Amino acid sequence: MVSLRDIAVEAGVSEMTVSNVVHNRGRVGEAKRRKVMELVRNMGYRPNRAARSIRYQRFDAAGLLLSTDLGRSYLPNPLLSGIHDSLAARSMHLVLSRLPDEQLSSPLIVPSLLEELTVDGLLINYTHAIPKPLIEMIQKHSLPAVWINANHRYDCVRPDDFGLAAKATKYLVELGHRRIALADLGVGRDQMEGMHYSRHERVEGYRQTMAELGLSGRIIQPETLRQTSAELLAWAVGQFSGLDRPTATIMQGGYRETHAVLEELKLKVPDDMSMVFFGETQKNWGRHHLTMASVDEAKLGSEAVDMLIGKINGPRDPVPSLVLPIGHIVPGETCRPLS
Amino acid sequence: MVSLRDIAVEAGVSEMTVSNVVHNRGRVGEAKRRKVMELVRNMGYRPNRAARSIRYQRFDAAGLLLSTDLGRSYLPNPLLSGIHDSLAARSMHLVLSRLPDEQLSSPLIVPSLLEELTVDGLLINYTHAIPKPLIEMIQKHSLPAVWINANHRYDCVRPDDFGLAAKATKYLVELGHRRIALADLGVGRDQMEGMHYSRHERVEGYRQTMAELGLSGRIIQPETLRQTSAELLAWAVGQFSGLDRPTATIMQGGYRETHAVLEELKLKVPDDMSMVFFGETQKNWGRHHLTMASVDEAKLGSEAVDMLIGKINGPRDPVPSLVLPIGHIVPGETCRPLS
DNA sequence: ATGAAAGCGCTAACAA
DNA sequence: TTGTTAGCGCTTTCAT
Repeated sequence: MVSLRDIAVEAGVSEMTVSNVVHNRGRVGEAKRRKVMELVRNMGYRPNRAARSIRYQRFDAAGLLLSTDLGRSYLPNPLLSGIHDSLAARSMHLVLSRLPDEQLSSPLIVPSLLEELTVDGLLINYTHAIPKPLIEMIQKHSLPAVWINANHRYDCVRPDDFGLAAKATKYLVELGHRRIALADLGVGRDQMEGMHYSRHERVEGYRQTMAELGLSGRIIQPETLRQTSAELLAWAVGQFSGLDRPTATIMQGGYRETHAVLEELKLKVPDDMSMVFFGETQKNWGRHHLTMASVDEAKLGSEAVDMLIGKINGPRDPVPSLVLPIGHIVPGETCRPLS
Repeated sequence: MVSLRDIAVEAGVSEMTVSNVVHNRGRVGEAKRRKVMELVRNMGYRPNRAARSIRYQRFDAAGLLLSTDLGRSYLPNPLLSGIHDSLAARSMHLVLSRLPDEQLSSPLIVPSLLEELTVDGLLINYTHAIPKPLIEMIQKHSLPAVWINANHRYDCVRPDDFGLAAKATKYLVELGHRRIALADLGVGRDQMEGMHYSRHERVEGYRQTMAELGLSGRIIQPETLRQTSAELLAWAVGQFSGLDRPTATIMQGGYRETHAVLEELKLKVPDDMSMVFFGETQKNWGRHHLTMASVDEAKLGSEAVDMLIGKINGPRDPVPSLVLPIGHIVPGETCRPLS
């Protein structure tokens, strides 16, 4: 690999001169400048980032630590873009890391990003339970860290899931709906305890908004999933039928099951049932674009980077968490005014 | 930040001794070893990767270069996992990079991963057109690079899309189907030219397999999308109806449109129509799990890493591309035997 | 305008 | 078993 020295020797100048030319720094005579420039191009010189890191005591890089679930990490592409571009704007790199599967339970093993000095700070996107040892490790190393999608009082950046559910509810109310349900046929009520905080926040956002508007909320979620699929279906069919059946539903989960229920009841979307989806997984409901309550994940990522940069450059003390109003309704084809 | 020197001074030993202790290298007396270990823990020493990189002339990191489309990158999580874990097994890091949007057309600007020495090699995942200047830049710098999902003769790793489509076709034939179509209502025939090679490969895989089996293939794809949505629908309805209508369809694209057509014709999946999907975007067709022809992207990633490591450690000459048989049919609920 | 020296954190090679 | 030396690529400081 070509180093400054190589260019300097070839050009018959000092390393400093080459460095100055490459970075448009200092004053260099026109003749030398041209000669050096040419050699830099021809010999394919590129500055060595590791050397720079050592000098500046700075890596100009941030790490992104991912949780894993069943061996796969969750990283939405818009979030990645937001983080990457925000870092790139500061000439910083993004280093990705996750824990190999076996390590999730083992408290002793630690991601290599924490074992070595490689990055100036860490973004942590844990959609599931955050291992205690990880938190302690980070505190001990006093490595600047920002948590994404977590709900601690400090050092977190997260979307306002409560507000998002509230928006979805109000959206349906504005369309004239009154009997609005929130459905989650994918998870039993008895499993909710360990779930990600956003699930709870959304339920609360829905519940409180309904209450504020003087409407009675109904959360359609099975007590447990241990029953057979047919039993679940039969139960859910009951929930969605009758004279006072919901005319609109906010979908938290269990798309397939809900599909089956509505098919059984011959309820068409959006004619007989309006639906709003939290925009994460799929895009269509049959032939219809989804009406989504979705989060601007790119913004989430860039805000996280901003907070991290602040902690890298300034004091490393805990910073109050940020709850961002970055959720909004994206109109689609699965809702219509109640006639 | 704590360095070897800090520990050495504190312990009253040489830096080498500390280094040896930290890496279980060389022979160190038990007393000193313990003392050093304790200080390392208490003072929170972690080796500086940049310093190591300089010494070893190696970064122990690979870059992953992503293409962008409408401002977002495409990076399937399984692919990411495959790449990451394969690198981690070699104690290597993964650095992510993509071109900011404006740069896609501009030939002058280059991702910072190429402007600086930061990684030992590059994985390139360009799902769309690969910019010429990028290729030249890489060749000029003789930076080891492996292309993922591209179809050059050398230095590529890609799934066997042809074979995957063949598998999907045979799967349906084994279920008794004979009138099997391949549908792509999402893209006009006149747009196919610039499309990713895999789209063409899949069409070819389907076409040739049908021919080999003595069956007549039919590719249901509009000449152009410039017609109105209603016109397209009317045309497609014609394609899917009649006495010799397809009993099974391989879905290349245009899910929503196809949904609309089948609904119009009152054709139920899977009772009246079996469907196989290339497993990338969605997961269900209404209430049914998709039957998918999907690629083991994790394997794709790890194979790409293997190839890259080979080029980093060995000769950098071009290596014949790898076409991997990593596609398979994942049974779901959208197919059934023809009765 | 240009260059020499020193040092960032680390380790291979050698000396003691 | 332990320590010293030298040098990886770079830049800040200071001298010329």
